[in-house]
Amino acid sequence: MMKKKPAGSQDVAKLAGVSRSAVSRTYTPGAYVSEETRAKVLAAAAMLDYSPNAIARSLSKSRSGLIGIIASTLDNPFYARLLELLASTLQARGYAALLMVGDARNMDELLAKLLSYQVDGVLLPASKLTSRMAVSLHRSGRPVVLVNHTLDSREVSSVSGDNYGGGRMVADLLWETGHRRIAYVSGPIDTSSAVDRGRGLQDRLREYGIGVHAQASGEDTREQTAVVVRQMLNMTPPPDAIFCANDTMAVAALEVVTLEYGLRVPDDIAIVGYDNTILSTERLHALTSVDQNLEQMAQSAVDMLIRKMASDAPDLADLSVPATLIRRSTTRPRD
Amino acid sequence: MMKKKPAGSQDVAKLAGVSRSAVSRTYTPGAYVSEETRAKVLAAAAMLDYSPNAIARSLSKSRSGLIGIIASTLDNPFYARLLELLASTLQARGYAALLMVGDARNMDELLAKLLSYQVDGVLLPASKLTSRMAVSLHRSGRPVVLVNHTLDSREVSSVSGDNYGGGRMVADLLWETGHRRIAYVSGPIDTSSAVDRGRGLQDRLREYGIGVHAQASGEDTREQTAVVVRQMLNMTPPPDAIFCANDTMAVAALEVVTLEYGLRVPDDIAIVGYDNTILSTERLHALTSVDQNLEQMAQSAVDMLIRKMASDAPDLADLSVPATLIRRSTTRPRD
DNA sequence: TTGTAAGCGTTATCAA
DNA sequence: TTGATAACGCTTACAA
Repeated sequence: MMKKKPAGSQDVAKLAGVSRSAVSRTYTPGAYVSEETRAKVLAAAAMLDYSPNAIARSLSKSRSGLIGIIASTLDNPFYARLLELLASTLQARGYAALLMVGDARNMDELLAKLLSYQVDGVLLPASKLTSRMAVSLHRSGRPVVLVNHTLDSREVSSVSGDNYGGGRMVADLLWETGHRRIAYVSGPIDTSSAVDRGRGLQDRLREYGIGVHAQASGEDTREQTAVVVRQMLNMTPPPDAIFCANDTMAVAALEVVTLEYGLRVPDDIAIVGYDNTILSTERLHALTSVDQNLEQMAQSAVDMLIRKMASDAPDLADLSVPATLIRRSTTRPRD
Repeated sequence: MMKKKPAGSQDVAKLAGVSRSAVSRTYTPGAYVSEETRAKVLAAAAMLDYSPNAIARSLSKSRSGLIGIIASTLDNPFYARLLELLASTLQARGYAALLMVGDARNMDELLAKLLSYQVDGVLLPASKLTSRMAVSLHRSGRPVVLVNHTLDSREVSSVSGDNYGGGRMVADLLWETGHRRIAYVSGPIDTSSAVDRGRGLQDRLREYGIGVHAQASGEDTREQTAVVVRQMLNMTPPPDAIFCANDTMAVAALEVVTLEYGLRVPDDIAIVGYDNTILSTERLHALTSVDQNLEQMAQSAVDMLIRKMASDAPDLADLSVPATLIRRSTTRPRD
């Protein structure tokens, strides 16, 4: 309704009978202002409904307080929750999140847009194809942290779950509950997380003296996963356990195994997912899964980014957050 | 690595041998620049890796190109997808999304932060407790559009699914497939969407000559839903169909009905959800649900907001997007 | 079509 | 502790 242009520090200064600098100082955490003038300023500000203009402040301080986040699909509940946690952690630290969602096609465009808003740093919780971008960002000197994703080149810092360790835990569980023909469905082969989980599984199984019974990759859609799982089940002998690199695929596998092949889970075959999302916690699925400790992952990522922004010493690091195996009904009990 | 301070329009102007205004104009869509100078500017810009500073531009034009979005929990896949679509639609229209996630507690704080960044408008896809905020925003003259949510007071514009119509469609389906004891589990009672769906159901059933067999509300958590559903199943007679106001609750209901009570779905009892999320499309659930046409909802919301920002005539409107019933295995076939 | 100069709302520097 | 003044990087009358 009342479309009056909002008051500026000038107006507040006038009303309070002080200078603009005084106003600015009252809103700057550790600045020299007498209690007296501060009070006057605050009173005047309240009267005029004044609040500092963050855009102008950004321009002046050449720090925007904005952190760019480029997310890809939020269809996977894991990424949705990750985004939520990243954003709220940023807020808690006094930053705001500039969100862009994108597929591989428009990445450059999105990135340019982010940079034009002078983001102080960038968080990349994307699953794939952010590599090129991450590198160019990092080279431009802008602080970047990859989340749930690492670069082979180790050129950019990252925070991920302990995917390798997670893979090993799954191997342990399946071995100990009597499985010997263990298959791995990995989703896109070009994501570091899927690769690491597979390596963990394989290495640990090898220590037990067996290999991975079968391995397949592809898109992590339900359809594609179904195709791959069918192929596995048609092998002779078929696997007696399938480890999927995320819950979405695990549910798809569960569907094929039970609905199409009439197998009993976990008696005939065990299914293990990853991420411990709402998909696995549902009682109808009761999917054994690996929890990535998302809260910690998000916090570490944000804190790492903030540290990077503070110091101009760009020390690289790949932080790994411990994972936890959550046993449910799609695997046999341990004893 | 190379941490040189980025070039400004000044630098480009100098290199190109023109004035800063010329540079500015080359980057302003409909401005008077000769092809000749434009070319010179572009060349110089490329050389210096220049791109306009959106923060400075915002300050100068007093339009930031930023749209605030306050989302609550993204645990519900519906809201995650909605956020994704809102953000990408905004991008497509040349805007960027400033995201804040929040619970009811810190709303005022979040809002203040958003406003301090001079957002041109605000999108509120939150499920609850945004009413107060929406009103105060709207009164401050800032364009606001509620998404998937309406205000009783009709003081603020909104875009929602046709919840009333969706409720009626469910009533039709259940009636036609022989159900006569139809219960409604609504989730939080204070959300307009849940209320409207319930009204639709009730009104249509009344036209058929029956009432709603039972009705319950509460938090839309899995646990709370289970409690409510158990109470309903213990009634005499129990309902022969349960309509839940979203898929999350419907899955919880399905769990109780099948796992705890051993009922067959849909023979003994039918279950209907809402939102047609990944939860309902899973083949193990195959949940009958109502699709809200999210793409259209997001687009309409963004377009409505943009229209509001353009004209200063703040005409109120509550837009409703048609819903589609998706029949799956938790309801009986229609013939 | 181009350049000059005055903002946009802050913060930072420097005297007082 | 305070106030004047110059940035910050861009847009936009206005004049040329």
